Amino acid sequence: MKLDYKINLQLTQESGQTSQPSWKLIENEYCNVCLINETPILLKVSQNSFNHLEVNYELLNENHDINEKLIHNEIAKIYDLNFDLIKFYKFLSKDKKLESTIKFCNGLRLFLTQNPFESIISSITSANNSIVRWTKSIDTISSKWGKSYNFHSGTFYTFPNPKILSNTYEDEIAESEGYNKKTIENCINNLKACGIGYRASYVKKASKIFSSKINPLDIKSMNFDEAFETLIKIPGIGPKVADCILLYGYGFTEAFPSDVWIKRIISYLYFDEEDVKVEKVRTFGMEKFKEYAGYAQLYLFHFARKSGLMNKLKPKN
DNA sequence: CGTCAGGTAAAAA
DNA sequence: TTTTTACCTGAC
Repeated sequence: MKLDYKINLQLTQESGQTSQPSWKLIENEYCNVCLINETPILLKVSQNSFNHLEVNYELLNENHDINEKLIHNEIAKIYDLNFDLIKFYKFLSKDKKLESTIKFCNGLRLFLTQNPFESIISSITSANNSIVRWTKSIDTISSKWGKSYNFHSGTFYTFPNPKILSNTYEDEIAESEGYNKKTIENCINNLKACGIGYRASYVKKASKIFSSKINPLDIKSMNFDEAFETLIKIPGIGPKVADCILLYGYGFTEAFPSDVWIKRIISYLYFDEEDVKVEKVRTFGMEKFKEYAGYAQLYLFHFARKSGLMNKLKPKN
């Protein structure tokens, strides 16, 4: 199936958005299992020209009511295809400092996970961590505790639900005690063994909350401020992680996730290299970019990476 | 070997 | 209230 939209698929997939790791690349196609009307489907997305996507798919059996219209809708949601990039670029062009981001980010879109809870855990594990490490961890968590589906192209895993994750062992000590006689060295069936370090306790606590007190879908129906306030009360979620979850996990495009890099970039571009507090950067970004704040953040971050600005802004020691 | 990675929570000022 | 400090861990 061919879909006509302006997008750079590879850029979007691999830009390190915290909603999820990039999909598995198999022979030029980005592949992942999704649920459409409860039916597991393997989506296989590729791109040969800039203005359209090629979408193939696999189902487990004939017993389903999936049609291409449904798949189209799902793909549009995942890559935020109904967002008007041209209009956004007009907005960027009005600001000389933002205009140059376009040529480095042309076709970059939000990459939203189907499963908000995956984004929550993904964002928590991204804190004070490297992209390579947290994405690997999320993949490991999926393969350990997610549901597995054997498609023709291979086995794929959905992300485990909050209840399952809240019932995992936090570390090898808890696992060893749980099994009573297992030696510590043999304990790999715990959160810490997925490489998330001290964030294991955050993941466990957050999972507990989302399996009992809050349904991840509740966040979607809240307004932005209410959603933000709800999220930052959860262990492991501070302002930056909350904004990432809201933007990349739920599509609240008014969020402006502010980390050290965005702080350096904004300070450099708009405050004459003055050391501006992260909290002020957040407010500044939200007020200046409004409904485009999230996209502006994504573009500024990626622009800084690709243009060499990041190297320039990196502290000497 | 130290340092660092798209911060957060807890202690200290 | 604001500012330091410790923190898993694999890669460099």
